[in-house]
Parts: sequence; C-alpha cells; structure tokens
Amino acid sequence: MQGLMTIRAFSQRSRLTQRALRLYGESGLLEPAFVDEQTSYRYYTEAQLETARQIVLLRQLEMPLNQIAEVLKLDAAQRLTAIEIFWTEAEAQITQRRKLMGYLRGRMRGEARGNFAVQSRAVLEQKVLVLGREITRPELQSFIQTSFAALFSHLAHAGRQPAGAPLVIYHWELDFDSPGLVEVCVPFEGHLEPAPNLSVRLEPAHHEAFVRLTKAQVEYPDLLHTYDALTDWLHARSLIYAAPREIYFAPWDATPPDQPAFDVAFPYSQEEENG
Amino acid sequence: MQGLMTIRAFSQRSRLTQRALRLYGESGLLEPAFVDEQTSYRYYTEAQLETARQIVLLRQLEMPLNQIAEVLKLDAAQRLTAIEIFWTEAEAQITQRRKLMGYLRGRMRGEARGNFAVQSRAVLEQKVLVLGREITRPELQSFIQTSFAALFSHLAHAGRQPAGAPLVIYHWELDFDSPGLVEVCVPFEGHLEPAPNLSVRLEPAHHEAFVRLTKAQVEYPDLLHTYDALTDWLHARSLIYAAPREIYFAPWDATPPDQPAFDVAFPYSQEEENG
DNA sequence: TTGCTCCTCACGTCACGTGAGGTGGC
DNA sequence: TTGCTCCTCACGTCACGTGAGGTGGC
Repeated sequence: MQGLMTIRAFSQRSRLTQRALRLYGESGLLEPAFVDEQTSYRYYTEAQLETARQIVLLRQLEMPLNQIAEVLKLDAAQRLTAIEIFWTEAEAQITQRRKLMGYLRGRMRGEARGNFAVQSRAVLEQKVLVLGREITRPELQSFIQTSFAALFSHLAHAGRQPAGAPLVIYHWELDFDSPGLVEVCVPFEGHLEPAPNLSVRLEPAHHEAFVRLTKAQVEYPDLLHTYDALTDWLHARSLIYAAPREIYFAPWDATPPDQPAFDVAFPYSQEEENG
Repeated sequence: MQGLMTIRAFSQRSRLTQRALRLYGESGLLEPAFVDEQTSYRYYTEAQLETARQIVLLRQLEMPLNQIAEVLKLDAAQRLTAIEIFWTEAEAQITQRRKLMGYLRGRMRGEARGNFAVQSRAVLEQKVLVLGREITRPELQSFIQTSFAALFSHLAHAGRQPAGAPLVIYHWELDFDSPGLVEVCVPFEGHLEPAPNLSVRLEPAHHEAFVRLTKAQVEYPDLLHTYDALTDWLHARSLIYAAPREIYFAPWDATPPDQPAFDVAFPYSQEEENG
C-alpha cells in the first residue's frame, strides 16, 4: 500500500471527478495502478498524476477522449506535435466563428442585404473532362487543387487546351456536413478518350442564375449568403434548380483578393406544368 | 397550400436537417406554420426561413438551444445585444484556452517547472470579519470585489482599520466547476458585533505552505500550476492540509502586473499518528 | 454498532444521427 | 401496384452528473 492513493485522494489532486476516473479506467485511458479484487477498490500511484493532469489540460482544450488516448501513446516530442496540430484546427474553427459573428452582426443591422446581386445568363453546350468523388468538407480544398492539376496535365498530355472556365459541381444539395459527390470539370474541344476516374461528358445548354464574387469572398460567411440569395431568387420565380457550381473564370493565383474571381451558379428550368 | 413548403424543401433551404426541424418543432423553438391533422405532415412558410437561418447561425456559434429560444423572443436591437454578450463570453473562453495551450507547451518542453517556489511560515491567531456564500466559478470575480467593498465599509462605519492583509478562503477542495463556499475575510483588532451575513471569527494560529505570485499570475494556467506545486509539496512531506486561501498583501490596483501581489496558501498540520 | 468511503447499476442531459417499421398521395 | 415522402418510435453517441442501494474496514 506504499504510495497508493484512494480514488478520492487521486481525484482531488488530479482535479478529475471520481465518475470521470471510473470512466477513464473502463475505457483504458487511465487504468488504476492496482484494483483490489475483493472490494473492487481502485488505487492510483503518484506517477499517474502526471498523466491525469495532461488529460485534464487536453479536456479543457476540448480534445475528445479517444484522441487523448491516442496522443498519450506517443512519446514526448510526437505528443507535442499532435497537440499542436489539434490546436491549429481549433484555432481555424475559432477564426471561422469570428467571421460568422461578423456576418451575423452585419445581417442583423440590416447591412449588406443587396450585396449579392443575382444575374442570369444562357450557357452553351460544352464538352467537359470530369473528375468526381465522394468527399467531406475538410477534404474539399485539397481535392479541388489536386483534381485541377490532374485534369490539366491530362489535357496537356493529349495535346489539348482548356476551352473555357473550369468549374466545380456540388451534388449534395448544400448539406455541407455529410459526405457527397463533388465533380471537378474542365471544358475542352476536339476528341478525348475517357480514362480511369476521368470521364468525358456533354454538359447540356442551360440557363443559370449566378452571383459574381471576389477572391476574398470565397470564405465562409459570404458564400453562405450567396447561396441564400440565389435560392431565394430562384424560388421567387418558381424555378426548378439543379446542383450548384462554382465557375473559376479568372486565373486564381494571379487575382488580387478584391477582384472578381469566380461565379456561384445554379442551372435552372421552368417549373413543371402545375400553376 | 399557397407558399407552404414541405419539411424537405424547408430543410434544404434553411440548411437544417429534418431531424433538427422536428426537434425544434417539439420544443417550440420553431414550430411549423401548419400541421396536417390527418397525416401529421409539417408545412413551413417562406417567412419562417429567416428565423431558421438565424438559428443555423447561432448554432454554429455553439449557442445552446434554450438560449437561442430566449434570444428569438427579443426584438431586433435587444437580440443583437444578447448575441454580443454571448459572443464576448465565448471570446473570453477562447482566450482562456489559448493561455492553457501556452502553458501546456511550456510544460511539455520541460520549462518552468521550478517557477513556483513553495515556502512555509507560521501565522499568528487573528480575528477576521467574514462574508461567505455558495457561488460558482463565473460569479467569483464580482463576488470578491463587492464583498471586499462591503467589508471595508462595515469596518469604516465601526471606526476600525484593517489589521492585516485581506484574504479569500475556498472551501470546496479545488473542484472549480460545482458551486461551493467561498469566504472573503478582513482581519481587524478590537471589538466588532456580527451583522446579518457578516460573521466575526477567530482564525487559529497555524503553519501554511505558500507560493508568492505576481499580479499577472492571477490568471488561470499559472494558478493551476501553483495548486499542483503546493499539493505536491505537502504530499511529499505527508502533511494534512485545509482549505486553500489567497492572501492579498499588496494594494491591488496600485500594483504593476509583474510585481508580487498575493500568496496562494494551504494551512497544514502533521499527519495523525500512523507511520 | 455507527460513519465513512467505496462500489455497481441505471437513468438523465445535450443535440442530434441513424435505422426500423408504417402511412398517404401520385 | 410501385416509388416516394413523410411519419413516429426507439436506440446510439459523447462525456459525463446524479442519485439509489449496497458493501468493507476502522
């Protein structure tokens, strides 16, 4: 019994509740150094305090328990790296929320209501080279970049040039959290054979409602408002709309933040015979 | 059926899941404009979209549903104020976490381990005027300030001077989340009658372990480390300790951030006859 | 024998996600 | 009749909080 603490003593010194300690014991996150088989009493050592305190700290940063378990398996150097990665993501979320709050403020003060002028246009039929996959939100950014690179290199190998602005089509009805099909497309002319994962498709002629945005507006709050403005516009005209798309008509890297860089568009058709 | 949307249409345009919409309907947060009594089908109006979108935004700021319900009852001006208050608290939490992360970084790199030098001293018996109440963490700051003001004015009215450094005693064993008894005390000499809520007590002579901190260190991470250092020190010497206290020996407002301003102390006694 | 500490269920909370099994209108 | 949309349970998830009712050692 030398140096062993009861759950009460350990709870007080670690600042973990007894309930939490039992839970962590069951899940294997922090098992008591010794458990009396007769009484099921849990006993902890002084050395386990360090682990317990790290758990407390990580929980206060809102790291989930299963991630904490993984982090604790790493050695000191890797552990700090893992924590830094987690924290970087947390900070990104915070930035996101701060922007949302700014958007909310403006919205409630009645500002910026007309900032997103909806226009419409006719789009001609065009052939596109398509790379599509089911992805989730966090994967989106890197998926788009690598896909465009793959498409352009495929075109170059076939001796073809892009014949229009590249676009990205979102097939999952604006539900941003669950995974859904995203297609990255580059228009071309002439003939191209489909390859594994790369299909060739004829995008039909259509009308579309669109909003033109600057490069800076690619971030969250503005994009949300754009979608709202577009669906409101379409609904007000009783139009049926298809999967939304982003059309990158300007060279992305060369465009300054405050200059128009892309359109968000919804293809639409007249409502079926009804009213 | 003019202008009524099914739950699916409303879900897509509001970006709330059907599950969430049903839940909000039951709780009264956002009830469908019309419910078919035969089929129990829910129908929503265009006008409800604005409310729905505000709910989405507030949920993304992690405002709890019951608080959202309260906020939505307010008119536009008050609503924005309420949201700003909520957000200010959220930002305070973020600042807190960022400090914790800094503390964790230093801790894992092995820095700052010896920063908190534990000392010990004998304290003489003294009479104190006490104001105590059960409070929770968020109330602490303002409770301490108003209590000190009340105690000093009581002393002044009775024609007495403080006879030592004022202190705050925490009786709830370092469990910072649940509510617990906190006592704000001012030592005095001579005679004083107890008043409602104000008791007069003789603090017995004792020994205490303490750490001296600067004004800047009153914030979270350092305070945590201080408590750890003190309980480790006491435990290493097999000492029994009582409720911890903070002793404000310097005039708070006049002290610069990097100067010593208060002690964190644990009264202790020898362990009962045992080893 | 009386407290005290510890134990194991088991249900509640929060805001949903995810089926299961069933109904109504074209 | 077949899909499709909608419905209502009901259980699962996450990280616990909060009793209820019972045991073991001084």
